[in-house]
Parts: sequence; structure tokens; C-alpha cells
Amino acid sequence: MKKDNLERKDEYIWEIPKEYKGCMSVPGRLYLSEKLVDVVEEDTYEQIANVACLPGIKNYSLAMPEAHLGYGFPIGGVAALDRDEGVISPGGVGFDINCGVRLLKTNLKKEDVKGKEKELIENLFNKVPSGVGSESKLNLSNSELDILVENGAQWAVENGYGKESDIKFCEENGKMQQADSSLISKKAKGRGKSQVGTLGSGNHFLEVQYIDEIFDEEAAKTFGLNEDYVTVMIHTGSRGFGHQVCTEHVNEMEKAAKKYGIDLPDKQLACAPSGTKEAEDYFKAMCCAANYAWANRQVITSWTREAFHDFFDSEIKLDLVYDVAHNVAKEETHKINKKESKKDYFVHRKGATRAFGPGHSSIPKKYQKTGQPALIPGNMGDSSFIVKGTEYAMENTFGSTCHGAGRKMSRKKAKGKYWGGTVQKELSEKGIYVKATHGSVIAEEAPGAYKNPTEVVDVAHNAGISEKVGRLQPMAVAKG
DNA sequence: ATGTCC
Repeated sequence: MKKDNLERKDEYIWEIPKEYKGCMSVPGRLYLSEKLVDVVEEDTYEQIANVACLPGIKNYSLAMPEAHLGYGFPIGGVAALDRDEGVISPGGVGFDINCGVRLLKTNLKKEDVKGKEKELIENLFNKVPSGVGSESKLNLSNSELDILVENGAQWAVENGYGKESDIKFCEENGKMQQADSSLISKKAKGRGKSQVGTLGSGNHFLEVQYIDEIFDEEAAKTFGLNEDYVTVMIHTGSRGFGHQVCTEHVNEMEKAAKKYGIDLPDKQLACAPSGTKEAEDYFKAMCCAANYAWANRQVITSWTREAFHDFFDSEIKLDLVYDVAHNVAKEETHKINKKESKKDYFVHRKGATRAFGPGHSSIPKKYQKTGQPALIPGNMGDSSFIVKGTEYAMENTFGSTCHGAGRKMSRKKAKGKYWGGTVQKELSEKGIYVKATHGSVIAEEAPGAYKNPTEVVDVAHNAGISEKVGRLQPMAVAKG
């Protein structure tokens, strides 16, 4: 789709009219600045239009400011599909089910870490296995894994990885209730057993940061954030387990779409009507993978604490601020405008973060008045952000904002353009120590391969779908 | 994202 097909509705709102494609039942709607409109590829606009063709889609096929090309659905895409008349689609969640981010705040100051970045990250790197196919010191039996995928972060805490209070600062309390381990294949279990507590590869990371700016004093106080204090950000998902679950169900959904006579503009939007066995089975298996990811981030948190305690002092505190999922489908109730009554939807967020506004019952008590914290990582050489959810987002984006800066270059292109060693050296000159399993990962993840995180987060802020609370600067990064 | 092609 050409940029000329876009209609500008507001400073930060652009629409793809539903007349653009015969199958669209709602318009596409993007939150972008004038500059970002040119950065989004034509194929991404096409994907947003395609999603608007799914049965039961409500209001708009939405795209967050970072929108870029994904499998079927765009990354940065949000679609709410009617609980009774809509569909569920694995492509709207993504391969890395419950890829997400958590933020730990510490009582260390920037100066306490300065000069020790290299040694500290070596310690973290040794504690937390990373890289493609990395294996954990945990190797669970089938029955242990069944319990884990039905209980998520709660499994981890019950088994000694973390503290009870961690649970309440996870989205969904780190556990999606509908998980049913009887729907998990032997193959998925086989891949999952040895990867609990591993980081993975690609854009996944463990980063030591410091807070360099507070934008909203009151919200920062509620979240417990102060300038110059050190934070740890963990970004990872459900590893080979979630990937296997997604692969298996994409195959089933392709058959299901045909069986139920759903006409799709793109095979990658394979889906099944909610309420059918195919849709239910996927959703329950997806919940298992989501729980796997929460257990994974929880175990990594525990090992991160151990590394800090060994390296500094056993008195160092690392408290969980919040843990968000940015690749998941959730059954949620929304009231879109005053005229309509509350209704249930399967909200698909793929590379988009839930950012519920103040007063929502799903937000931890401590954050009720402020709104939900959402975490938006940038890239290993640039700022990450903590933002808060808004009432505006509740009414316009089903309570969602962006999940990162978004790539502007494919992995392949980035590998051709950058060399890992050079990128690493440039970052170290900026005072950022990066350690990875392979130089190629550093090349793929070079800061230049990403959009400017400040630009993307500012669009979300100015459009009103989330509000900036604090900015985080990288000091030391462990990558896959 | 991913035992980067069963």
C-alpha cells in the first residue's frame, strides 16, 4: 500500500480507509508522527489493512508508533476481536509467546557500578545462560514442566526462585488461568525442559541501567524510581517452548480457516472462530507458553539477585517494579465509548504492551491511582523508558502502547552493514559494556538498526496512549 | 523470535 492511501486524522493519527480493500470491515489506524510515516514500509501498511479483514474485529486494526513488518500481523499491532463473533489467530501473538520485559530497581547508585561494568556483566553472563539453544542448569521432568506451565511465575517462587511479593508485580500475577498442559506436545515439552532460566538470542538481553531522567515525579515516586539509581531490565520470552507451540497451532489454524470458510487476504493470518476446538486449544496452549515465559523471567531474576549479592553485598535490594507481556492474546472486557455497553474481546497484542489506565482492577493496588507501568526498551546503545497507562488508551487502543523502538533495518541488512567488534568498541567508548555469545548478534542488534527510541516513545506520549515516567540509560548489557 | 530448513 502506498503512503498516499493514508488519511491524516490528527497530528499523530493516520488511517487506512476501509474502502482501501474490499474485505476490510473497519479502518486501519496508526499512531505516527509525520517523520515516522515515511519510515513504515508499504508492506506494513498492507498488513494493517489485512488484519482489518478478520471476522469480528472491533473499531480499528491498530498500529503503534513503532509498526514494522511481522508474520501476517505487523509488529506493533493491536487487534480486538469479538469474544462471540470473532476469531483467534496465532499470527496476532507471534512466535515468541509472552516475549516481555521486567524491570528491577536497586538501592545501588550509578557511581557504585561505574568502572565495574565489565566484571559485573561477566558475573551475570555466567549466571544466566544465553544464546541460541542455550540450556539451563535446571532440567525438568515432564511432570514438573506440566506444573510449571500451569503456574508460571508462581511455580518459580514456590520452588525458591524469588519472593512472594514478586508475583503481584507481574501482569496477570505471572499466571494465565486457562493454561492446560494436556494440550502441550511431547516435542514442545522436550524443547522446554532445559530452557527455563535462559535468555535466548536476538533482541533479548539483560541490561544494567541507571535512571537519568524523571518526567513524572509523582508516578516515579509510586513506582519507587529515583534519578541516578541503578535498574536491571530483563527482556526474554518463552524460548523454544513458545516457538514450538506457535508453529504447531499455525499449521492447525491454516486447516481451521479453510474448514470454517474464513476468507483470508494472507495465509499468515490463519485463525479459527472463538469457541471452536481449534481456537480453544490454541488459546490454552498459548497460556502455557505465556506462563513458561513468566517462570523464565522469574528464574532469571533470582539468578540476577544472586549475581548482585555475590558481586556487591548480600544486602543489595533488587525489587520488581513490574513485568509486562508484549506478545500475547488476552480475554478482556472493554467499554469503548459512553454509548456502548461493556463487551468481551480477545485482544491480540503483538509487539505492543498493555498499558491500562488508572483505576483498572487488573493493576496492582500500589499502582491503582497512577496507572499501569509499561516498559519500553530502546536498543543497547540508547535510552529505555518506563511509562504509565492512560484513560485515553483505554478508550482508543484497548489500553495499549508500543513495546520498543522497532527495527528500521532487517537482521540480514544489519549484519551486512555492521561488524560486531566495531559496534562493541564504539559502545564501550560511550561507557556501555556489551557482552554477547557471538559478534554477529551485536551486529544484528546495532543501535543503528533501530529507530530512535525517544522519537517513538514521544509519539506515544504526545498521542496520549502512554505517558513518560522515567528514562533509563544502559551501562552494561548481556546479549544472546 | 527459533535446535535460524524435517
